[in-house]
Amino acid sequence: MLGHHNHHPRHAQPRPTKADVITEYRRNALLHAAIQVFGEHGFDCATMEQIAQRADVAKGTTYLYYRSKQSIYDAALSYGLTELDERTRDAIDRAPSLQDAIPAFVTARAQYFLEHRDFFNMYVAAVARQIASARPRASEFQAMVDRQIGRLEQAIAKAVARREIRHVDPASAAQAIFDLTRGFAARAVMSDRGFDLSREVAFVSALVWKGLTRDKGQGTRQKRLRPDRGA
Amino acid sequence: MLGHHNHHPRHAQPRPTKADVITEYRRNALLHAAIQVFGEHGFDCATMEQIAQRADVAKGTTYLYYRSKQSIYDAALSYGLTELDERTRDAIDRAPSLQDAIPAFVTARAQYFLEHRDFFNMYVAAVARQIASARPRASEFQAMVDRQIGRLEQAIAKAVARREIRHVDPASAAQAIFDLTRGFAARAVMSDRGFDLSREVAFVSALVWKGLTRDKGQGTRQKRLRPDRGA
Amino acid sequence: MLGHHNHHPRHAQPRPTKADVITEYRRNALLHAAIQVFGEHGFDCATMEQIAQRADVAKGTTYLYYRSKQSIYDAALSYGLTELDERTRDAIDRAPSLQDAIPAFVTARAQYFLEHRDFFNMYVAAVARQIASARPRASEFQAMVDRQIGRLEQAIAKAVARREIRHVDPASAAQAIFDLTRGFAARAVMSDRGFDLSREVAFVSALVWKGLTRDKGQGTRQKRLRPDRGA
Amino acid sequence: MLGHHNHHPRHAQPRPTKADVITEYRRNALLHAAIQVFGEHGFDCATMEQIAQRADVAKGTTYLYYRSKQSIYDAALSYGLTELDERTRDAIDRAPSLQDAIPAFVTARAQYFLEHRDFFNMYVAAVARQIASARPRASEFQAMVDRQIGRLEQAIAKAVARREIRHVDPASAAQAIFDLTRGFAARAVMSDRGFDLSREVAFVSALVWKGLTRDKGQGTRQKRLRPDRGA
DNA sequence: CATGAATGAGTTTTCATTCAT
DNA sequence: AATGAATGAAAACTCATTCAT
Repeated sequence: MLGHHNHHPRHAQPRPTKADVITEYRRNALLHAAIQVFGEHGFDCATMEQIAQRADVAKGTTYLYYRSKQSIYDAALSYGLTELDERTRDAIDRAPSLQDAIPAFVTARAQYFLEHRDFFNMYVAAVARQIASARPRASEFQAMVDRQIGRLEQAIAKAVARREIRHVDPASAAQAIFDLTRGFAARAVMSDRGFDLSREVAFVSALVWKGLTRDKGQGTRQKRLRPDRGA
Repeated sequence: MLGHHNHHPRHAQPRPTKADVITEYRRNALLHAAIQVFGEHGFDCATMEQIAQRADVAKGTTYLYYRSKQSIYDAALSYGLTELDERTRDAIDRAPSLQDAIPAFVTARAQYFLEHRDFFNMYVAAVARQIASARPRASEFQAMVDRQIGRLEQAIAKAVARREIRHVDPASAAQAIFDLTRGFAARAVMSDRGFDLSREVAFVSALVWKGLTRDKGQGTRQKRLRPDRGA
Repeated sequence: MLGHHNHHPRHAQPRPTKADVITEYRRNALLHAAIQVFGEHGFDCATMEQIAQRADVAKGTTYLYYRSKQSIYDAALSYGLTELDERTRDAIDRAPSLQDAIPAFVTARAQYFLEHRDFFNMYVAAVARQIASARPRASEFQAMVDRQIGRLEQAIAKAVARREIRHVDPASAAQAIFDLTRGFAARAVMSDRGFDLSREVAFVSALVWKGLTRDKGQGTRQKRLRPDRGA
Repeated sequence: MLGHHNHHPRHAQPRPTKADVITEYRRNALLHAAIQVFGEHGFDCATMEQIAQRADVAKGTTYLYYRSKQSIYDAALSYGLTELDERTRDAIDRAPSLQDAIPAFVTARAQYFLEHRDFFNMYVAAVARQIASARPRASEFQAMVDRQIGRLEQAIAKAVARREIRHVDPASAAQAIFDLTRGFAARAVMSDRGFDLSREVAFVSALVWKGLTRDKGQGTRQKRLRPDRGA
């Protein structure tokens, strides 16, 4: 149910009509209102009335843009996940090495969560739901999450292949970094200001990096050998 | 709001009357029923009717033992947290070193979660709620969680002090291990059978341990020096 | 409330303008769309949206031609009733005798209902409504129905007067034939194909005709022969 | 969905408990409230609130006794149909001959409808629905109706067999009497007092009886005498 | 004239909580 | 103490009608 919000599938619309613009504006306003309300109250406690008010429309209007409460929830979650995925992808793609990719990954995601706290609330609630659903995997949500973990996993697999790090199971390592990032982001979001993001990123990254390096006594030395990495 | 619902103050109760026994039995049955139902459906979707049925009492009876839905939820969560804390404490207390404490901590908690999946569902949902509550810390739930992290933190602080590991912020390190454990447990719970617990424990423990060791080229060597630790 | 929705008073309209033609076209399209939709779903379940779609106009356009849902319903019902009345009148007027008029009446109406099933659905629902309205008579719908029964009633009265049939209350007899026709038509409409219309018309007509003919010596005599029957 | 209202299927309940009595009382009160409200407003316009008020309970209470609006509607319709069927059966069973059965049938049913006008309203609305549903037969409602027509049909078949009446299709004849009865009852119900029931029963019965009697030489012969009528 | 987006009143249904028995 | 019938507040969703474009 996630994704796919083409209310008006137009063949190849050359330029959007004014009506399209308004429609898009409303859909967007409702989407962001939904993220706020679902983020604050959770799926069950959120009401369509609240979402409508936050988007400055009447209750019934909501149903002109989204079929149901579930449908607007799915759209909201999917929207955030997609944005998050883009940041994740960029962070990893731009990093020349895994040693750079790890802090980039952690920072990008934590940053996104900090900028979109309501979405983060939805996100952790969705994770909790997913766990409770008991069905091992299978949801569209899980698929999106897996894709994002997959990006890290590939980076790790490559690093293992080129002997940048020791031989580990890329999936497990990616999961671990993912878990650390989530917990880390949670504290960042909850600490509301008194949180030194870069310091914590450095700690987590160092912890993981040390944990992954090959046992030759060098450890972070590789890093020193490649002083151009940020350029 | 968590815990502490002693209907019958037991300050100096010499021996429990039969009524007390029945009362205790009922409270307990309701508690476990609540854990199941809240774990399966979440707070909002769970109904008092379901809990009552699962505990083999009438709906109204529930209110003789717990003031409200919220109150039985709090009691259920608190109960599980207390049991979990005992296991956590035991695991850490019995470990002679931090290197042993880490896998012990991870294993003990994952084990508990696997044995009490419904509670784990409640737990992750409570974490999500806590994050969404936005109020930085302050709940009884958060206090319980912090206490458990605190046990690990102390162990780490000691290890730092005795130079068993490198100089890290014990709080951050404890949080990291905590986060890894939660994610790890989630996958264990969701994988329903095809999950090699000891293998994953070994991976996570090794990752963290390597990440925490002092930079002398030894790393896991300490481990090799103490081949008797599991005995 | 039925009928008569001339938006454009046509008191002395010399020749219809193009606008008038379009207007008439739209009114007509909406009318027939309404008959379909009301026939399929009933007044309460039919939606203006459905009617508009079936007439290939936008929802709001509907209100340019009919004041309200009730008003388009009234117009639709009235339209069908008027057509039906014309057929009824023709059937009776062309029949040289009552013996011919009865099957002509039955056939004409059943035929119309079979050709306009959606209208028939509206019609029986209107009858049901009329009954439920409890106010004895008085609606425009009832008036139209009465007019059609009246045609038959007059034919019967004449037949009585000219001693074509026995002396019966023309109103009661007309009602009876009317009721038979309705039930008969209902079965025809519901039987969807496997219904031998002429055979059933013959049966009903014969039944009624025999029931109305003057006694040639028997008929109710049987009754007189059995004076104990009520005991 | 019609019928079957055993909320508390007890094995062979020796005597009803007080709770059972109350339950039965409530179910009954709701049932009759439903008949009134559905009869007055029809299924779609009736509200559960109205039914609850008429039964002197709160809205939610209704759902303790009936699962849904549809379910209480079905129960109400079924209840009336069953009572009506009993009367119908008794009327026919007690009549020594078809000549007696016909007025007995007509009277019994009209009588029931007059005593239960709200049910009659539901009944005619259900007939209208059945017609509109288009599916030829198949509902539980239609089955109940068919059963009642069937009683008359059997009586007619027997009368034909014993040559009490002429050779007619019993099904068609039964349908005809049924249709007459319905129309007849409708006028009785609508005429609210100024309706001479026995006079109208006599008329309808005589009409049908004459229509069914065996020819003594004339009857359809008249028809044969005028072979030019269709020209 | 035509449109269709926007509105909000109104309906069914659920369920925590109370209370008479 | 235990029961479960009764309550009524709350929420998702529909749709006739209006009106700005």
